[in-house]
Amino acid sequence: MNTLSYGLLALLTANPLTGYELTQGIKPLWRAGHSQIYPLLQGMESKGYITHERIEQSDKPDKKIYTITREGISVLQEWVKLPAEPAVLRDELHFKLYSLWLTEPEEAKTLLQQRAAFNRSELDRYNLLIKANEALRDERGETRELKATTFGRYLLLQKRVMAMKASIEFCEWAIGELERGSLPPEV
Amino acid sequence: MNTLSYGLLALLTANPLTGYELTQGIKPLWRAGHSQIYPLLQGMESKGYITHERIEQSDKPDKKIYTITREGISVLQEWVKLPAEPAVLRDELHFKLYSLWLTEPEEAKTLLQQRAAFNRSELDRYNLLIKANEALRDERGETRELKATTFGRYLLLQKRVMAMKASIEFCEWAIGELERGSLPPEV
DNA sequence: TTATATTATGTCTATATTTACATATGCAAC
DNA sequence: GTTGCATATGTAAATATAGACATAATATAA
Repeated sequence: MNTLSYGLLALLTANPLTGYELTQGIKPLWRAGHSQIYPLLQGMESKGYITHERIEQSDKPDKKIYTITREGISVLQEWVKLPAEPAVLRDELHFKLYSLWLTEPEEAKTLLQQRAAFNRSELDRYNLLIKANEALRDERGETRELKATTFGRYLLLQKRVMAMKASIEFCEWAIGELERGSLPPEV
Repeated sequence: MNTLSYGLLALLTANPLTGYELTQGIKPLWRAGHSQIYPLLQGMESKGYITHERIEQSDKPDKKIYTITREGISVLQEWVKLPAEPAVLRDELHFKLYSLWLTEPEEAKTLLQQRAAFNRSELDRYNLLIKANEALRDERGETRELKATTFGRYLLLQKRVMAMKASIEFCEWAIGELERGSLPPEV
C-alpha cells in the first residue's frame, strides 16, 4: 500500500467509481496515469479493501465499478491519522531560474509568462471544480457524510487555489523585477 | 540527461563543487539523494559536460571537485531556453484532507498544525539562504556573472518563500474553518 | 568509552513513475 | 472515409527515486 493506493481509497469513500473515473478524478490531488492505477486496484481487491462489479455496455467498452469495503475504510482511517509526510515539489523552473544569467532577459520573461498562463488555466479549472462541489452540496447535501465529503473537497481545492494564486503572483513579481532592471542593463 | 542532470549543471555554473556539496546545495531546488547524484556526475563526465579534480585530504575523506566545461554550459543554455514543464507536486495532505470526514476534527487540526509548523521552519531556512545570498552579492558581487547568479538565486528563493507563506496561510485558514464549525457540531 | 554527527564517495535493490504498446466501440469533424 | 477524440481496461519496458548497504576519518557529546 503506497500513498497513491490510499488516495484511491480516499476517492472511493465518497462514492463507487471506475478505474477510468479514478484516473480523471485524482488529477487535482496527485499526478498519476492509468497504467499506475489499474494494477493498484487489482492489488487492493486481492487484499479485500475494494470489490468490483462489472457493468456491460453495448455502446461503450464494459467497465468495472469499484466499491470500498469496510476493511478498506478502516485501513484508510488508520492511515489518515498518521502525520502527513512533507510535500514533494519538483519544478524545472527552479533550475531555469537559477541559470537565469545564461539566458537573455527576454527568454527568462517568456519562461515566466508561460508558467503564469498555465497557472491561470489551472486556477480556472479549480474554480470550476469548487462550483461543482458547491452545487453537489446544495443539491443533495442532506446527509452528514455528503456534507463532510464536500467539506474535505472544499478544503483541498482551496489549498490548490491558494497555491496557484501565490505562484501567479510570483511570476508577475519576477517579470516586474526583470523589467525594472534589477540587473545592470547590459546583462 | 534528465532534469536533475541539468540541475546539477545549473549549480556548477556558479562555481565548482563536490558531489557532497551538490547534494546539500540542491535541496532548496529539487529533492534528490546522493545515490542519485554520484552516478549522474559520472555519466556527465563521460559525456564531457563536466570534469573533476581529486583533492586528497588527510583529516577528511578525499573529494572530487567538479567543474562545468564549455560544452556543459552550452547544453545547459539550450535546455534553459525550452519551456519549463508544469511543476509536479505530490502531497499526502491532499488525500488526508479529502478523507477528512473519516477523522475527528481534532485529528484534522493536528495534521494541519504539523504541516504549518514544518512550513514555518522551511520558511526560516529560506530566509537564512536569502540573507547568505545577499551577503555574497554585497561582499564580492563586483562581476557581472556573480551579480547575475545571485539574482537567479534571489528569484528562486523568493519563489519558495512565497509558496511557503501561501501554504502556511492555507493551514491557518483551514484550522479556522474547522474551529468555526463549518461542519455541524456532531461531526 | 561508546555513540552519534559531519564529511566524503560509492553501489545495489526495491519501488514508483512515465511512456509506449495493445485493443475496442461510437461519435463528430473534416 | 478517415482522422481524431472520449470512453474503457489492461500490459511491458524504460527510467527515476528511495532506502539500505558499504567504507572511513575526525570531532563532539552522553
